[in-house]
Amino acid sequence: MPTIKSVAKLAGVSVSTVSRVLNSSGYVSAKTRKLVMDAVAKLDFRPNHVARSLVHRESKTLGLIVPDIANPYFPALARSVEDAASAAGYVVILCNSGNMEESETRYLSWLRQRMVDGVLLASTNQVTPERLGQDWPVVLLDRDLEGLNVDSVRVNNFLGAQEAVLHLVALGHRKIAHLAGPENVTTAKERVAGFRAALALAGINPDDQQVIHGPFSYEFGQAGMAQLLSAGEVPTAVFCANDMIALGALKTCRERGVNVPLEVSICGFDDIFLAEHTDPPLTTVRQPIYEMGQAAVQMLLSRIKERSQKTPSGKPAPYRGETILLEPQLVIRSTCSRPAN
Amino acid sequence: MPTIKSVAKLAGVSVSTVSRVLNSSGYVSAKTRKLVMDAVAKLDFRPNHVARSLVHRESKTLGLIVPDIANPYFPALARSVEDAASAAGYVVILCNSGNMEESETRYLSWLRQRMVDGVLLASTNQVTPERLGQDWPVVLLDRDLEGLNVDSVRVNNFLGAQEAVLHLVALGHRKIAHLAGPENVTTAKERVAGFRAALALAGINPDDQQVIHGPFSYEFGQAGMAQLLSAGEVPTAVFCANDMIALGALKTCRERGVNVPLEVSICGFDDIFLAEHTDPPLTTVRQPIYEMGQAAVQMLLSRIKERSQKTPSGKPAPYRGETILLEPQLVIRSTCSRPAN
DNA sequence: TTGTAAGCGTTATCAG
DNA sequence: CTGATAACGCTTACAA
Repeated sequence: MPTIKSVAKLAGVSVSTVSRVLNSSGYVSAKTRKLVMDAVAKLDFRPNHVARSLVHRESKTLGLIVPDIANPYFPALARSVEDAASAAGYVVILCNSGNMEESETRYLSWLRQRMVDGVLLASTNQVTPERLGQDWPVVLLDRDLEGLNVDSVRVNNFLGAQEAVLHLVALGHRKIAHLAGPENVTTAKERVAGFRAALALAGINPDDQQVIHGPFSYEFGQAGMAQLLSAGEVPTAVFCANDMIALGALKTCRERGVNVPLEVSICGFDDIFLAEHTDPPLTTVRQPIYEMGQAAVQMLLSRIKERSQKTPSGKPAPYRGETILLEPQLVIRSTCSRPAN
Repeated sequence: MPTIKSVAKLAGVSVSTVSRVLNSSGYVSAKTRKLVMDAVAKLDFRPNHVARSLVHRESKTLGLIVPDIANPYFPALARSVEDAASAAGYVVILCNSGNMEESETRYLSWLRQRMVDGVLLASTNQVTPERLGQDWPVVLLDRDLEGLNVDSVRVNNFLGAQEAVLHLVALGHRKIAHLAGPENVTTAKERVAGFRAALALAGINPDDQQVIHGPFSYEFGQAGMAQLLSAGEVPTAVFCANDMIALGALKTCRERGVNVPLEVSICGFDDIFLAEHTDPPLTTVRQPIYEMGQAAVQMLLSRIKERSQKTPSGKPAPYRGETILLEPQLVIRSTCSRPAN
């Protein structure tokens, strides 16, 4: 690998001159510039980014931690994040925590050691300020730190869930179950709240309805639906906390010969790519995934910039703790219809 | 951020001593060790990995370039790769080239500048040795460099395709179309070859069958199927080069009221997570995705090790160009049946 | 307009 | 057992 030294030697100039032309900083005569450029081309020299990072104390790298890369929601998010980051000259390190807090913490630490400039965290775990590590630019994705001053971009889960359940109610359902996400995750909690609010609005006692908590996974969808189906009173509709759960539920119905939507209506949340292609196509609440990624990156980038500018002034810039809230949208497809009777 | 210097000062020792205890290299008395450890804990010091990389000329980082993160095949692969890498103490930078050669090249260059120790390349583009850059550890995933000495781990596409088409033939189909991948990608080519071989074996002239090339995408599946359906002679079965294409084809059939499998049988390739959950569930050829990722990482890691060991001896180690070939497996579900008549 | 030298945070070689 | 000191590849005052 050629270094800046080899280029300097070949061009017959000093390393600082090479550096100058490479960064177009400072004056350098046209002829020397050409000399250097030629040497660079001849050697196919590319500046070592690691060395640069060390000097500049920034790596032009972002970290993105997701809980489950197998859930299509996250690849979609990753793509959006990468697009935005890439456009700004950043590369993103994608880390899959597999829903394990330990792994998440380890990644956080790794990223910090690698001088990553900031991280986007889509955590399924309890996020605490300590775990995030001091004054490191972090924006939370689709999660909130309840009342704490952490930046985040999220979707209005309450409204989305409420709208979905209201739709079910409007169709005539009175017996609606909820296959909810993990009990201690804000996203899931908010959806439960929306679910209950809609019910209350319709004059249905939320406490009479079944709410089963579990991970945001296909497997939970299968198991949860099975449980619902074998209970004494089978609901005529089930609102799932995300699409993966809905897919699992759909699968169980198919296996058991339960017709969707005739016997039971199913509604999801997220609108992942596949939702449109299940059979029947899934009615669900769409999250503006692409926009979320974009917004999150913008936010993170501006925090990073602020930080680097504030440094000279002295104090580490007060933490704003802004949150961008995007609106979800109900997408009506074919898994919800009037109840049979 | 605390540095090794601050630790040294706090502990009242020299930086080299701190380094020694941190890397458990060289002798250091129990008491000094404790002194240092305490300082480390107090400061919450973590060694700057970037500086380390610079010294060691290795970053303990792997790059993974995929053509399309939205195709569930790649997240699955990514997950496997990350598992393996992580177990070996490496972190992986996932790059989505979006099927664009330019973006792929840019990433390759970025990764090199970041001193990534090796890269796993799942390219949809034409891969040439020049583009890979000199002697950099690279292993190709699911792609081949036809006859060139590049390491790769792949699946036996020929056999997989052949088996699938033989299955169709056995069901009684004689009019079988192929929605093939990009014309110049080895993976796609091999599948076409398997398709043709199976036909020939069955006494059907491959040249009489329709083969339409296009990207490995859902959209192409839709469009390709539409084209097939509106042609004069509609095939009774279509073999799709991957599952995304098959999903698209399925969608077009549903939209047009064409019954699958009664009117037309559809077979995919990959066995992505969703294949099982389409309606009807997709018959497809399973690739051992997880094993591929694991094998690729092992291979890459061993190349990296070889390289670092060979350096002292002088020569850059002859390029072996090994390829690991895994076997695919036909998974029969419900999208293929006997032709109607 | 260009070169010298210090420094980014570590590790490693060599003396002591 | 421990401490200077020279790298690693690059940027950037500061001189010249």
